[in-house]
Amino acid sequence: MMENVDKYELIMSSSRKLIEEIGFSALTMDKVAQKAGIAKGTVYLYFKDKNELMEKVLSLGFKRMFERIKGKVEKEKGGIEKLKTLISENLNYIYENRYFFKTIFLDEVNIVFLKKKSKESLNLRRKRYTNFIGEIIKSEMQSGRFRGDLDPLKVGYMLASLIKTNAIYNFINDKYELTEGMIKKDSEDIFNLLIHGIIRPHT
Amino acid sequence: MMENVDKYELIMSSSRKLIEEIGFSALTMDKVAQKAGIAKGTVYLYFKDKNELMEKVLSLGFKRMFERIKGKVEKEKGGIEKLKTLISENLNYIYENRYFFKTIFLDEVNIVFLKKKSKESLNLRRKRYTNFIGEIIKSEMQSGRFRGDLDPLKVGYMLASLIKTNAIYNFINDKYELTEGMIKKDSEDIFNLLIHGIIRPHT
DNA sequence: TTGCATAATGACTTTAAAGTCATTATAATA
DNA sequence: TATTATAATGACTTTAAAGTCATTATGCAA
Repeated sequence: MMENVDKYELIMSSSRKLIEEIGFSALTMDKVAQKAGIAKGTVYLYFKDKNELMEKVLSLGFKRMFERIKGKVEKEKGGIEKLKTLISENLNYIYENRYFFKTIFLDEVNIVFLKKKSKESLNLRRKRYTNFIGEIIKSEMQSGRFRGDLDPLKVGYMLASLIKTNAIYNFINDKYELTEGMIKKDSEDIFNLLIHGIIRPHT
Repeated sequence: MMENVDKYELIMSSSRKLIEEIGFSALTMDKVAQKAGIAKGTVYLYFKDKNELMEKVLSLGFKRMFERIKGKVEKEKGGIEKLKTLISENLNYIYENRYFFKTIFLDEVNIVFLKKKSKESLNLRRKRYTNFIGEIIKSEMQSGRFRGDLDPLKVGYMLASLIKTNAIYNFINDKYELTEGMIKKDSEDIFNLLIHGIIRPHT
């Protein structure tokens, strides 16, 4: 099946542009074809179905990101330098491809199929929670117990994210039934990470 | 419009159970009605449309979580204690409602509409990246520069999450055009948070 | 116990998007 | 240029799920 690489690339890039412009929920095969300036049937000559097309577009996006970061990081020597590079390269990549990752990050399924108004109402709820956390952190900063060089709201947001991520990590590893002790350990880990970071305290 | 509260609650709880069992992508109004043991038309007597039903179910879930955490946290005195309580209460709530949050957390739109095989392939890609980060952290732990009491893979996962969250935070605040300096600042903030935490170093 | 209002039903209609395929266009070869 | 193979087309078919509404059931007040 001698594929016309140019048209394959055209469909891929058109899909990617559409994802950036309208997100996943509004993306249809008709729109992909229209964006690429070809007939819908042609899309199906290069991709088995919508699922395959979306998978290829997403895979490519992550593959490129990973390869670039990996390349840069492996040039660094120490672990600390590696981590620094990893973080800044990852952020750089995200912002270079900002509209793609905006969709990836924000179009979570729990809100993507909802109407604009409902989305806003849920986002407001999330914001209220992170503000709540942010206020606690802010007051600790003002009293001098926490470093004052960070945006307290952002730190609040990150703490919420750490909590969520901890749970995701367990779920992904098929840990659904946690004992009280395991939850306690996780809580302490998150707390210590947030407060003291991961560096070894010199005693 | 004297609503029959019992039936309203019945539809809400049936929807919630369905979300836990099959996720958002497979949830249909027919299934909701079937689960509740009523006719589909009845569902539309209590909820304007599917969007409204989903919004109400999600809102209730988050509202309950927020209220419980808030109640517990406000009983604590210091910021440190508040944060400790917040984290453990949040985790407790998540695990008490584990199948609900599993769907909320894992059914991200970027994979939810994909078939199982595609999901697995994308999850593998994510795993490869977090493993990559985890290995760096692990070697630092082994050499004694990082504390050794944490699961390096989980820390890697959390770092990936911090990076992602940082970007989301900016996007949510309509910051899409970041200067090089802003990205640098963000990178440093994440790095410092991860390494040193948020406590003020005593000089 | 009858009549009226409210609630519930589920077969049916609508909608929207995926996916197909007979037909047409293009390009390569003889 | 004629012949054939390959690529492209878009009107049409299928699918699936949302949403509707004429009909039926239920419960309550007179």
